[in-house]
Amino acid sequence: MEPTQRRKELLDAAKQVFAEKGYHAAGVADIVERAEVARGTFYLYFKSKREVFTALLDYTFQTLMERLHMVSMDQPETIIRGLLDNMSAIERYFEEDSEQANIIIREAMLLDDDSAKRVDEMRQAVVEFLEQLLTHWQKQGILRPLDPVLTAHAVVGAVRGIFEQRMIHRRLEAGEGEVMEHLLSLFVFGIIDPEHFELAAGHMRDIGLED
Amino acid sequence: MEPTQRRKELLDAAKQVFAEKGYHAAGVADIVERAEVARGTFYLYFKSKREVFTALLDYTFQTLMERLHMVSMDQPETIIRGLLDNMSAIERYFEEDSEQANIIIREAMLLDDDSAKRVDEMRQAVVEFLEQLLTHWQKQGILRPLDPVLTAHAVVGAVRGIFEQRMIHRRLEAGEGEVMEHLLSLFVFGIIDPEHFELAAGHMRDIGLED
DNA sequence: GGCTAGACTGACACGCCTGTCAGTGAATGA
DNA sequence: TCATTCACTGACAGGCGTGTCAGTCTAGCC
Repeated sequence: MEPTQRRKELLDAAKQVFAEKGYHAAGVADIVERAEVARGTFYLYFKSKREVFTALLDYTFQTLMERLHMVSMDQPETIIRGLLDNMSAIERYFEEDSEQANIIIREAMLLDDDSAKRVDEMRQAVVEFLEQLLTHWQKQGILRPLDPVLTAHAVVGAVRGIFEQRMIHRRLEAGEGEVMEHLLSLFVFGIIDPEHFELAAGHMRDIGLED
Repeated sequence: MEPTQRRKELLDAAKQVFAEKGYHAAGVADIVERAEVARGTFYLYFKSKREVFTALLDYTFQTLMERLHMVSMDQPETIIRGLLDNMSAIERYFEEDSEQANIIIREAMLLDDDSAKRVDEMRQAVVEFLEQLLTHWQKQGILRPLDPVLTAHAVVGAVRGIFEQRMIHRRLEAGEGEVMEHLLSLFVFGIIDPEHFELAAGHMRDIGLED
């Protein structure tokens, strides 16, 4: 078989095995068994089990980034549209790849400092983008007073949490896109009915919060 | 040395070692070295490396639960106070224990189905409590129309994300309690200044969201 | 002083898993 | 038909970490 194809087969096999058993429980034996090649063949294409995992992580991030498109910050209407599009793109990506990509990212966070750092960089990139967006809106005076960094982290945490529930536990299985739209309006408008803002604000003041 | 004390010492050593190196990289050799006992002593107190980890997970959850107190749902004023108190309690717990408890929970999520299930149960308990709270408020008509389950997951995800950033990356180091208060008002009121609600709602409508 | 119980020790056996390498087989070309 | 190349094979060595167990040490009691 031609090398490129074999390498791809090994990567595919490794992705499935890592997703099923986790990095540590998975052995090269499992990967070659799934790919239906001999042990030695694996080492023709990858230096080590660790290397095939790194290659997988690279590939996951690369594919994920390709799905995202930049959002222009100039017109508010297009920003919201753009955010939703991106969230849906991520959602579709994870959906297609079953929970595999998700599990590989989770494994990477604990594997070693190097992998953890790469996952964190990815998260940071998203956080920083949101942060810029919030700061931009803040300058235009359309936001309540809030800390852009903290808020950005909160949004990313919420989105990630919901992805995890959907991918791993098969919970929150609402219709396509619906979940992300709901989440977006949750952050934009909060949970309180505007009619009762004064009441809620009163309760908050009672316990020493000015909002 | 008396057995109870020795067991505690081994647990302490194990917690530190697991937190530093992760479950897989840590060996019984590391634990006994830190506890300054011989290899055999470890096996007098624990059947296996796995067992000491489980004991640690038990202990972490137990201590965490002890810190939480039930929040009465009857008076809105006390609910918000109660939520904040609980968030601060969790925060203080993680702060005291450095990032150790956090890392042990993260490891457990990937170790095997059993441990993962226990971590998930813990999370679910919190989600369900929030869900009840939101449903309760919804019946009183003080909430915008929203899905209590999804919202509960979003809140838990955001809180967890922010804890992670603080514990592991030492980011978001605001003053004691401030962070959680900020987060609470983020969910309660959203990010938009009420004056601009109509404008934002218009943008949302433009892309097909009724809110 | 002799004896016992119980905590503790650490060398060692065992299994598992990784990475290697000498060798096979099948194309391709001379 | 022979030679060469190249993907592939799988038995094997070496390492590493776990769990064991025969033996040591010490405190306390008769």
